[in-house]
Amino acid sequence: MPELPEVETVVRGLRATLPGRRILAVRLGKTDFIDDPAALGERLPGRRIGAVERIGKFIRVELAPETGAAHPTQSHAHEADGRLHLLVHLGMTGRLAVRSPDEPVVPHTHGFFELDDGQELRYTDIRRFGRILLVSASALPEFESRLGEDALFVSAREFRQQLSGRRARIKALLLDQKSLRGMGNIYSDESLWRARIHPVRLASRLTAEEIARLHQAIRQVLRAAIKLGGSSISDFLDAEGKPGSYQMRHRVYGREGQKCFRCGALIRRIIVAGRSSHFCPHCQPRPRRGQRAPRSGRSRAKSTKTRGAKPPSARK
DNA sequence: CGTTGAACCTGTTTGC
DNA sequence: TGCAAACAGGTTCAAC
Repeated sequence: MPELPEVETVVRGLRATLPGRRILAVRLGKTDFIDDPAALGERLPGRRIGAVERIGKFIRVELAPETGAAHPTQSHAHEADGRLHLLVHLGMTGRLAVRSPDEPVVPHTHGFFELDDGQELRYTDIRRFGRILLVSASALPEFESRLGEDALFVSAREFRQQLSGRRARIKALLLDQKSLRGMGNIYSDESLWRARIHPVRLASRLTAEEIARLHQAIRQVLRAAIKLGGSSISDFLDAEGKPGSYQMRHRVYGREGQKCFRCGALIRRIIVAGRSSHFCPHCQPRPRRGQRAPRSGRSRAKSTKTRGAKPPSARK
């Protein structure tokens, strides 16, 4: 459910109430989606919430170590392991919202973070595809380095470089967080429709003009979606429990069989990169030939054949 | 490198 | 009506 616009919407909502609050206690229900459940209860209580930001589709809640501690009690060796970051990924059905303890707990709520103003931050996730982890300030850069540039801020040049030489389908690349962070299924389809590019096109075969068009389409679509609070297909709600309305502006997503707003042709749906992909067969023409891998020998094939020298392949 | 399919989990919609 | 299949905003991993 949540892609960049929805996560941005949630972050903006949380930013209105969380900064400055102190976490008093943590209670958890099911924990199979939490990297280290025990660490939450051990390290969060007492910490003060700082900035609330978005890292691709992750929500980052900065946690400062307890400050005015009059008595060191029994602090461990690591004198103040400095700042910590609580990272929350909403997966498909995750929700994060500040509620009053009096409000009824909706089903599938597995995380409760008691705050010092009497309220509590609750994490609800029906499918539990979400993820919660704690990262130290020193480990944050490493974490971020595994993601590409943010889809909302990537420059035309960086976008072009990211696609150059990639022989994968453009749709697969847009969904790949290591290539570009923040895009999901809805906004990938919407952006490709705007740019008039078929989802199955190979990135390496897009023209410079098409790449520029796609870059523009992505930022326009994302900005418009953020302005409307994201898309609410069936269950996305912001931090205050209100739905977004960008679904009213969808041009192709969820519109299979309906008329294209640009040319009237019927929108089609196919599977690309394992995901439903919606497009207009007229505005977004299929790539000419040369796509299917050559259907050659089905024989044993001498797999042990290695190619020439492999470059150092600097990782990280 | 890239692709496909399965898996993770629960709920809702669709089809026969 | 009833039950099974398909599908859902995401990510990851094995196998090819």
